Amino acid sequence: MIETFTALADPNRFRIVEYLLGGARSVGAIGEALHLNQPQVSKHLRVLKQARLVDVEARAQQRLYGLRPEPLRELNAWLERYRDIWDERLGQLDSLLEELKTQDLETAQRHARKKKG
Amino acid sequence: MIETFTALADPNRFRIVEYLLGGARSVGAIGEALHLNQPQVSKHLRVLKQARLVDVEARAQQRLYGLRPEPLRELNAWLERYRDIWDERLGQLDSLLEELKTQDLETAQRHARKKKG
DNA sequence: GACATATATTCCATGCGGGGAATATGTCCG
DNA sequence: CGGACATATTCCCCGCATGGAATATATGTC
Repeated sequence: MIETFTALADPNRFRIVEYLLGGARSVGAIGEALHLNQPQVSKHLRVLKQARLVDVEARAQQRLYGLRPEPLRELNAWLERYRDIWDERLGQLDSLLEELKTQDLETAQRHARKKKG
Repeated sequence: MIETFTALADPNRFRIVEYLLGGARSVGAIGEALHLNQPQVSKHLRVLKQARLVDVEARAQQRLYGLRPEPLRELNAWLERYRDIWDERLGQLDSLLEELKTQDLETAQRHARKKKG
């Protein structure tokens, strides 16, 4: 989790991740799109790779870097533990009814359980 | 977003945030619980406050620091844009078929609805 | 095998962030 | 008002991460 936050805390790495949201790209393409020198791109990608945020696929002499799901899933799971704090719908009967109306059973049940516990 | 990641990237600040999940606490309580010197606690709290992750409430001569929802909401919103990447349920026909095989109808139906939306 | 292209690594310099110690500010109580 | 308690700030030091420049490695082409 710390490693994920550290990797995303650098502005240029954050930009790279955002850029890769459009799909896997080569090192050169990243550097050109974000106006970064090639060595820095490689170095940032190494950090992102160690944080498992990206993986590489060799395509001839170039390497395609693409986003990986695991750290994002972990981030989501971590955030979930703070849902009581950030979810504005908490304690709102409206939302519970809305969830039931829209047949979002899993969320509704989870919230219902929380209200009980 | 960058400021949020930066604030959470430091191990001790991360520990403070985790600790505050149990409710608002005084500076002294935080330092005692996490074995941190008082000045460092204050300094970390300042960073967290600038990142809007905490706020202060004066209680006599002590200050109670508690978590704030905004940055967590923003984090959730940011993560949402990456859902295609991290949500394991997306595009997995296998799991849908598996759910049907094991007669987990409710889950299967919920997933089927999500794939539609 | 020589060469071009694409990427990775190293070396170096610099700046910023975090910890420790001391001190300042602020608040309550007698 | 003086003293105790709680917190904030400052100063100093140091390590580490980042960027730039140069160089190394790898792969494809002729």
